[in-house]
Amino acid sequence: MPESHATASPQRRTRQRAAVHAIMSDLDEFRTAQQIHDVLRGNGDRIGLTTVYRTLQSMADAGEVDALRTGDGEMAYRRCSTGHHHHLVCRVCGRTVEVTGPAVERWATRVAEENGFREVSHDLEIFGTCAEH
Amino acid sequence: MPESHATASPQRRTRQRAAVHAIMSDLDEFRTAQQIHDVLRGNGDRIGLTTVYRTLQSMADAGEVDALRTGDGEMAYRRCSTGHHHHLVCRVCGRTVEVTGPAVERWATRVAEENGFREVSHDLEIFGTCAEH
DNA sequence: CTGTATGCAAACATTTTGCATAAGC
DNA sequence: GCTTATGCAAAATGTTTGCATACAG
Repeated sequence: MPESHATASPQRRTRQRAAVHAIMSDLDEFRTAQQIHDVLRGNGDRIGLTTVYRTLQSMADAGEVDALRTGDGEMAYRRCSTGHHHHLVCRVCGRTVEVTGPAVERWATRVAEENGFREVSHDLEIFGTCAEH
Repeated sequence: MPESHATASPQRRTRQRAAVHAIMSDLDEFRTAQQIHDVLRGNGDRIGLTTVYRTLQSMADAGEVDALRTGDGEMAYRRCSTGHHHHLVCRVCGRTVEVTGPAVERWATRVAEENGFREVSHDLEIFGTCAEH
């Protein structure tokens, strides 16, 4: 029996999709769809904001990028880095430092399981004023 | 010297504000401004959505309620319990459990200071699927 | 009375959707 | 050529703001 129902999206290879993938491989920090669109436009790429939204969304669904919602309620995306970590953010200049804390991970998982929760994940952001401010 | 510059808002006592305060004292779970507005309207209270937003915001600023942003990007509010704590949220039904973790607090502060950050605060939300789902 | 709070409507910002066109396969 | 991807414009969503009016103090 030939495979009949197209399981996932065949995902056609387009210039725009390639551009978004390229940007996301380069960037280390979380960026909103709009920021990525601006960068692409700045690079001379012709691409619509809608397409950026749609592409990032499908990349997130496919697990190719991490997605989070900023304090302002905007979605931000970043290529999946190896390993789980959190962000230390300067509330004056926005500088970001990646930090890891195995103890925190374990604590979060344990406390969740003690409360009967499964498939546990967590979000942690630390805010402060960095040395230059 | 008499206090000259009105420090915080004098906060006038109105029927609407009382209604929001009353609801918030009753509710144990996070609710969005719109949900609270619906409940108030359902109760027969005449109150504008704008006022609900403004009141909840000022209550959050005053530390009288906790605010968080849902996965949908909506602000949700719930009365503050005493002490600093975090939330364990069921991603299916929204049920919330308050959890505390002194070790996490200390870790966050230490790691921030090691990186030269001062006036440190943090935000932590744990997500999972609760026992009933 | 004076000035804050309210509430409608309109503005806003972000994200999503309808639909005609362009393009991958 | 058939079908998916694109992109504009418009809709949808959640929240905020301008401003005239109501009302607390």
